[in-house]
Amino acid sequence: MSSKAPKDSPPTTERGRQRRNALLDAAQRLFLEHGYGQVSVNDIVAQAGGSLSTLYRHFGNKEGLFQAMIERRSHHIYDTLTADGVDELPIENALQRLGIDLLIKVMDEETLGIYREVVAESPRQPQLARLFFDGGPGRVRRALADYFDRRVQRQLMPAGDSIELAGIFLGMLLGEWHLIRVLQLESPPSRAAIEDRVTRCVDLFLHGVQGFPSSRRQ
Amino acid sequence: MSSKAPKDSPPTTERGRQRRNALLDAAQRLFLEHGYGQVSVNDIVAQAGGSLSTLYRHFGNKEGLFQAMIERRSHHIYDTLTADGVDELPIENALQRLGIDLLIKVMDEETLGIYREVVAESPRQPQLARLFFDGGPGRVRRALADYFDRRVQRQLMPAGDSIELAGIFLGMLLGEWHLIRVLQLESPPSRAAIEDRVTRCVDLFLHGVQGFPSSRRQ
DNA sequence: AAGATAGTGTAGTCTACACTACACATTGAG
DNA sequence: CTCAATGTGTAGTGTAGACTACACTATCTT
Repeated sequence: MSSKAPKDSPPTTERGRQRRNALLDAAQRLFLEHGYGQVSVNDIVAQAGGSLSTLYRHFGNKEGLFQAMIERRSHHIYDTLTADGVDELPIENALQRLGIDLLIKVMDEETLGIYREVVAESPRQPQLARLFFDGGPGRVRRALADYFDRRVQRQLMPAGDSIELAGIFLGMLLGEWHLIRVLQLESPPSRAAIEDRVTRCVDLFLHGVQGFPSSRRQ
Repeated sequence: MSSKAPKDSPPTTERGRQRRNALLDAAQRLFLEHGYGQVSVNDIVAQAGGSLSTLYRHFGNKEGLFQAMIERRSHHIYDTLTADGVDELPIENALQRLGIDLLIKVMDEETLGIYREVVAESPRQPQLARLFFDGGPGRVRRALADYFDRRVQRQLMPAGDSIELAGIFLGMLLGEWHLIRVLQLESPPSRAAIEDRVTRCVDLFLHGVQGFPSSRRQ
């Protein structure tokens, strides 16, 4: 009958992919800066160039565009964090490296924006939650748990629920900081402050609070 | 001139306080269930009974009502958590008790709803962020840090940045769990699961990962 | 060169909703 | 008893914005 592709259509032509990406780029900029509810589809088209009809052909509706944007970004952001080649390092250094990389990413204004929007919209768009979690935080946790598992197998570490252990370590790293940055209560931490905190967390994770933190050794 | 009380007016009469509370109750139920943007002031008046004019007399506008509601709830929720009388317990038990109380509160659907709404709206309403943080999470962190300080003074614990330490411990407790519940990816944990996790966290916090977790002792 | 596929541009429809206006009722203090 | 404050109810007003319709153009394949 007619040429309808009501859902998310895979772009066939080169020009198609360009338009699609332009729309995603504009959506990303505007949604993350002003929030999903505050941005109209017309705003996005105005920013991206092109036409409203194209937007609807590609994404079906406003939610479809939003989800496509979130999925693209969650993957991209956490792609740099799969952290391989750390098996040769002592665990302190491995955790340190992963921690610093993670905190830098997570404290980044773009990442925070995605987090805010996902939290805000997930009650209405449950697929969004999965998209984000599996593409982002869940993958980091999985990667860290795998690292722990390998160490257990090499008998460098006691066995345990490695996925939970990974979650706890990641929780330590973010702790209060994440909330404070999400709510924009303080300005972003410096690189030095991040390194400092990660050191303290790694030490605490490995030795606990009763064995004096290494930052306190004189 | 006219009888204008454009901002948040202190209720003078008894009847006034009743109406005001009825509005706050309705706002709470609806905002937390459907989200700030999805609920109209007319919905709230319909739920609360009374009249639209009354709402505007009390709160000035929709945002004012929202903020009053959030402030009231943040305080109420975390009021049960100031956790005193723990100084006499061994630290394991003190942390255990506080951890369980906290996790139960934080995993509660109402608390999660407040968190979602604050995160969603704080970019547009920055006062909201402070209101929530200082009335809620910030107070818990402060209380725990004070507890650490007292222990340091009694030489039961090495000195350090107690506020950061408190933040890290709280981060361990919440870890992955909070995000998972915020995004509604899993159903609420049982009381037993909570106790289990808190035990593991306390142990890890005190002894680190290299001393086998207590849950692994046979 | 023809027809399919994708893109453009404009104009319009329909609905939702924050906020206001206004006329009237209730209450309680002095 | 009165007057000032407070609450009620209804009926707007104005605007914003998601989505559609439609007529037309550009590009690509065969």
